[in-house]
This record gives sequence, structure tokens and C-alpha cells, in this order.
Amino acid sequence: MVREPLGEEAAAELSRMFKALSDPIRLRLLSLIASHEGGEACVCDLIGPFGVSQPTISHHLKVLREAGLVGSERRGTWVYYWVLPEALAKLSALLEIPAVSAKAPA
Amino acid sequence: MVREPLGEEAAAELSRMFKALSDPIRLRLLSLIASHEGGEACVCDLIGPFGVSQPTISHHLKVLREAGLVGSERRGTWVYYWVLPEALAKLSALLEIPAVSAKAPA
DNA sequence: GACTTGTTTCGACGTCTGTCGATACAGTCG
DNA sequence: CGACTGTATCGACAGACGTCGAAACAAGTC
Repeated sequence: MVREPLGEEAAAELSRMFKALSDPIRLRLLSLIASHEGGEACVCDLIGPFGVSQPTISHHLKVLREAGLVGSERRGTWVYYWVLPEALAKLSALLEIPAVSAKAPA
Repeated sequence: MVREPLGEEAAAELSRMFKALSDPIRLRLLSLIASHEGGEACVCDLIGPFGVSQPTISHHLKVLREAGLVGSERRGTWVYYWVLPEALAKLSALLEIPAVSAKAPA
């Protein structure tokens, strides 16, 4: 991000990922999935903690999935979700600012 | 993010920052500012590269500023913007997934 | 097959967001 | 002061987004 200006296409793809993270419920969902035992969670584990309806949770999970941040699989009755670490690593690396090139914080 | 589920307040604050990054033009603005000589850029350097009007750029800069991602200062005729590295570092750290706890990538 | 539980999709609604042109504000120069 | 340049704000509009209840789909059980 610091070395050279982001190209139009790269910015478009990255902004789609950040958009998926721009909702508090989706952030908490991601965190809940990532911190869940085994690194994955069933949808049924995710509908409790939030004050929204189950279809809304399903919608948010779809957004995370289409952004490439999580993977999902049906195993019998339940659907499981897990975080795709490569995607998060990509975003994390983008936001790393070499201390040298940044103006000193106020 | 992996160690424990994000709290409601933390998620709200972080989602505001990610929302600021969820627009391709804002991402490119941020990158343009960060990669600019001296780590800061005048607004007049930023209105050229995009196919949108000057008020729109000004609006996007305001969003970045209110999200705490950039600082700004008027110096004479021009207004300068620079990246606040602490904010980006905070987001970057959040997205770092310890390889151990993540499910292996497909 | 019929019933039950878990999950997704659909359709609708109000709200938020990105964009613009017009306008206001800030500072510089005659 | 008056004109001019750089930047921010305002008001309006179309489109996207988060949410819900209802309904559809999937898989297991009787």
C-alpha cells in the first residue's frame, strides 16, 4: 500500500473484502468462528449471541463466504464455517505500514 | 480475533474503520497518500487520478478522517493529509491469524 | 411417506451511501 | 477591497445494504 498506489482492479477486489468486514455482526461472526474450538463452527452455534433473526445471520455468512473470507461445508444436518487464513493474511499485510515511510504519529 | 470473540463495542469501533476501507476510491486515496513523498499529500494531488468530482473526493477524505485513519492540516492555501499508522496497525494486528489455530487452507 | 429440525432463499421495507452540481468558506494576490 | 484558487458543505437523487417474516430446501427420524 505504501510502496506504490493501489491499482484500480486491486482496490476493487480488496474493497470487497473490507466491505465484508464493515459490519459489526460480521466481524463478530468471523471472530466467533475463528475462536471456536477446532477453528470451525456450525451455524447453530452462531445464531444465539446476536439479537437478530436466523435468516439475517445466514445472509451475513453468505457475504463473508462470497468475499472469500470463510469457507463452508454441509456435513449431515449441519453446515460448518471456517476462516480462510490466506484471505485475512492478505488484508493484514496490506495494512502493515513500514515505520520509516510513515509520518510520526501525533 | 482468534483468542476470544470480539465484544460488541470493539466490533462496532472496528467495523467503522473497515467501513472506511470498503470503498475502492478510499482505498486508493489512502494508498496514494501513504505512498506519496514525505508520507503526506495535498488534496490537489488527489483529485486528478479518479474519475469523480472534487466534492466526492472531499467526502471520501472526510470519511477516512472521521474513521481515524488519516490526519489533516491546512497549511496556507492547501490542505494536507497523512496516514495515521497506529490505526492501520491496529487493524492489521486484528487480522493476523496464528497458523496454529486456523484450519489448513484447502 | 410424513413430520421435525437446521439452513437458505425470497420479497419487502426503511435507512445508509456514493455521486453530482451549486454554493459557501479560507487564504492569497493584485 | 475584490478577484481568484483550493477545499468543504449542502441538497438531491439513484442504488446498495441490513433487517424481517414467510416460504423453500436439505437431511434425519419415525
